[in-house]
Amino acid sequence: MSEISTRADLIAVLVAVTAREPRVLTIEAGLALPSGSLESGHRSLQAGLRAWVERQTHHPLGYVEQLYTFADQTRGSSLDQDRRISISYLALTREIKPQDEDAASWRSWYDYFPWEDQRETIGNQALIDQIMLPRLGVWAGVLADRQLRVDVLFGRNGHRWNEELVLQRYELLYQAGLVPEARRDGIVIGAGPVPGLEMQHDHRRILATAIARLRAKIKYRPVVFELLPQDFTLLELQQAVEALAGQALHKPNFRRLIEQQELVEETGQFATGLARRPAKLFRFRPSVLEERAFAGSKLPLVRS
Amino acid sequence: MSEISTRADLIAVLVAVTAREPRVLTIEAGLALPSGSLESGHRSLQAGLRAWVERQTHHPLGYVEQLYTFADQTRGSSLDQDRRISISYLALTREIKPQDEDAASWRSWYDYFPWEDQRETIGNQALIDQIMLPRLGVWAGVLADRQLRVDVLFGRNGHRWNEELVLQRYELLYQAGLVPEARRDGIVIGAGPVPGLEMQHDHRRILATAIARLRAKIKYRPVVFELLPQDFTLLELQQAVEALAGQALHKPNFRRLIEQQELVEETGQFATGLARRPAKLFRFRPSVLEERAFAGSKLPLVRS
DNA sequence: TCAAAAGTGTTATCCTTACACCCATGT
DNA sequence: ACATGGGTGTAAGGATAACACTTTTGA
Repeated sequence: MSEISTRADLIAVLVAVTAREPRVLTIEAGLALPSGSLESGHRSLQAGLRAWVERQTHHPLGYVEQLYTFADQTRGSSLDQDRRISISYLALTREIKPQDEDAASWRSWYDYFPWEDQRETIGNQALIDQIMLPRLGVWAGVLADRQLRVDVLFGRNGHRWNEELVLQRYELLYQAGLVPEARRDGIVIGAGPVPGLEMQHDHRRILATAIARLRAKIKYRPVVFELLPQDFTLLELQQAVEALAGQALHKPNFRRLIEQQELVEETGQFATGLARRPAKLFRFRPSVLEERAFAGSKLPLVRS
Repeated sequence: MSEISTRADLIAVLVAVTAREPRVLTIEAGLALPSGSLESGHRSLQAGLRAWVERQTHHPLGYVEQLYTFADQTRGSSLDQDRRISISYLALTREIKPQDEDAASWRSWYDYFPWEDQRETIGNQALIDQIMLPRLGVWAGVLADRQLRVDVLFGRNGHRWNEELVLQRYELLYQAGLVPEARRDGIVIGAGPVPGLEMQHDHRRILATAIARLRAKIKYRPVVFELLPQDFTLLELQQAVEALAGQALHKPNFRRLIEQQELVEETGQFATGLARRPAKLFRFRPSVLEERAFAGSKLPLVRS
């Protein structure tokens, strides 16, 4: 990375799905997200990010989306001169490249947010019920607003778990002093950190933002397909969505949902070689991107 | 605005609704969006924007949301040293302040995008059918993909109008050379510009982004209330949504939708003094922000 | 009395959710 | 035979969309 005049960092959250796990590219032994200075010579930020990631990973990027831009005072030194602007991106890639550079590695994002994996209904309920909720209870004390916030965010006492609230849950833990990042920033520490890997700077917050954005997006835009091989079975598709959403889905209804939306078409091939009935292979129907607009009405329009 | 070291511009799309019109704050006689350099001394970008707008308008901001960050080469001079970073924001304010500074003025956003107002089913169909579609037809020629794009974006030939595609429609017109901005950037000009006010730089594109974001947002977040007085009638609420969405809504169904979502509560007061039956006054129920999470499931979860 | 908006009722339709069940393959 | 996943049918419930209609006020 050559030094450039515009002091702006690009931070990439590069996501892939393999073996039913959502993975994110990290550097520094998993402690940081890949980032670099914006180089001159690119038409746009997006082009700069694309070139940079593709040079690093030797893999073409699929979907790229801007996440958020930070210029917080806390992010650099205290000198105004050193205020840096950080522009974060979410990018999806189809397959994981064998890591030729030992500097970078793919990690399950649930290493950083174990409580966000709600797929196995037994394992993580214990983490939440036995470790997190008691400590959050200490933080909440008798304050009703804090208790309500915990209930809403963790789906307790009549509230349903909402998988999109990744950032809000992380921020709650941060404010409660239950993540190591809070100590660095001078927050009063609570009952001891909760499981989940720490990251440098606010990279874990950026990752939380990316997960939340992606979990929301898969519901109304066909972006999952950027993470799958060209041909896939419906179960593979379902498991990719489950990996991202962190929730188990109802198989028959999931299949009907997919076919009703006409997002995929049969290839005519079958997935064989497995100890079970061969499954039809499907492929994404890219023409839906042109035909349809992908935005729910939700408003009671007049006439038709 | 004092000059600062980090060369970053803030660009604000400040929105209000008065007299059934969605309005946006402009400077330079409507030719530009308000913008200024990010000052040092603010904790975050958001705080900087808030302080800056509130100093300019003497009015507290309600909802603020980051839109997009640009650092395109075309935005500054051609020298790399001069690349500027522009961070755009969408902000909502409750009421329009009488414009004490003649530098700034509130304009209907439909002055810039007349085709986006689909409320009166007669008036603007003429604009689209008789002016825009013929010129777009010239641009499309016999190319099926261009024709399909026009049909999808303008709701013709079996496609329904989708009010969220504001940016895509503007970009189509830009590519077709039907907006004056295209000429500045060296696009081949089509059959002559389409109605709608021009803006400096890419401000009209930023405005389109803001409108699209807001039109999407009102469907799943209770942000309309930031634009209304504290007490309002259901018709005023409906007309505010109609102003933003640019579409007429079905009154009985709209009312049921609102009451079913429990977003509002009766004040016990009535709106009198009008030549009609007095309407109940309602107020927003802010507690729903804590109680509910506002994210549709849409995924066929297993169990419950 | 009339215009304009405030409201209420009702129905057909679609989508979502849940449950039950059979099919095909390799080991 | 059986475990595993592939795949289909159906019915209840709820949300949505469309239609028709009554009520209440000020001018």
